[in-house]
Amino acid sequence: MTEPISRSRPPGRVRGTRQAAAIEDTLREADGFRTAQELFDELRRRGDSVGLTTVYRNLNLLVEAGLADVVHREDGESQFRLCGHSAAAGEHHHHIVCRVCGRSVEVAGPEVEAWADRVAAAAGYTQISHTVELFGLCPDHS
Amino acid sequence: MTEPISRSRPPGRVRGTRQAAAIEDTLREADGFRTAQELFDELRRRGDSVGLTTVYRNLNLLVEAGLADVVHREDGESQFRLCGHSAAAGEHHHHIVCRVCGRSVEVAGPEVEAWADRVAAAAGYTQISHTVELFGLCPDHS
DNA sequence: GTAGCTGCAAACAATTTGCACACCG
DNA sequence: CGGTGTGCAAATTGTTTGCAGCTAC
Repeated sequence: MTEPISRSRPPGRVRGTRQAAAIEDTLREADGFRTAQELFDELRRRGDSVGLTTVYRNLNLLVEAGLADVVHREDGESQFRLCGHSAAAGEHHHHIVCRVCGRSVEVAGPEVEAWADRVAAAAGYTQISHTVELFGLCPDHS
Repeated sequence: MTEPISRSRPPGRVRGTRQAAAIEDTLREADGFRTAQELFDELRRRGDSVGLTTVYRNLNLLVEAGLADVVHREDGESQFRLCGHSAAAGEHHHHIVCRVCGRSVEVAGPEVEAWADRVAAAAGYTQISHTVELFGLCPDHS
């Protein structure tokens, strides 16, 4: 499982199509969270036109494979970003996402995890999952 | 075009219509988070039939008035609950929501707020808002 | 050659809005 | 009465699915 996402694809899983590569590349270069629509537009602008359906499908594949993260904006729209930059893929972490440009920083919050477990236990709840998302303005947009 | 907020409405009681009262009552008796659809169904079951549109409109009014809380489920659907039971209305707090029955506990998390501010500041982000939602199984459904 | 992608259009689900009518105050 | 809330249907929006054709392997 220790495989960089650079170019190598697990040979049995995803097929190396032009579209999948374009989506992954664009998402990587974006270096921030993007919605499917935004990605679709950026791809078209780049000349690597890809169907919106394909964008959604590949994004979901990336998420399932643990290669991308999703955060749900306050308006409910989903934003995607390749993960594993600073944290090990699969590791639990959260994000601070810029409301303007989508640029984000991965943050690990052991205290938050501990807090979540503690209050949940105190309330008698089990099998806790939690959603922690921070939105703000990055240094360039403050 | 849309200015729903700034309306000279007495903030403690919305207009006394049968529907608004039914919605508020049902939501209160539910004692947990409910989606608009669920509320709509429960109202119909109760015999206090109310249009789905009206359910949505009143829920949004309650939220704007600070009388109700919303949490967004992982699948994106919105769930509503009257707040102010154990915490002062308007006070910042979070919820542990039962994935099965919607029953929830309000929790204040000063540590989380502090953590959020700290990591945000460390990353150079400003005007931080955060979403913290805990989902689990309540004692009755563990 | 063939299973797996792609992509368009149509389906979908949650939520909002237009507009005529009902009803509170 | 007069304006506001209601409710049905239709419009919106984000996302998924059906299905024919293309493509990588």
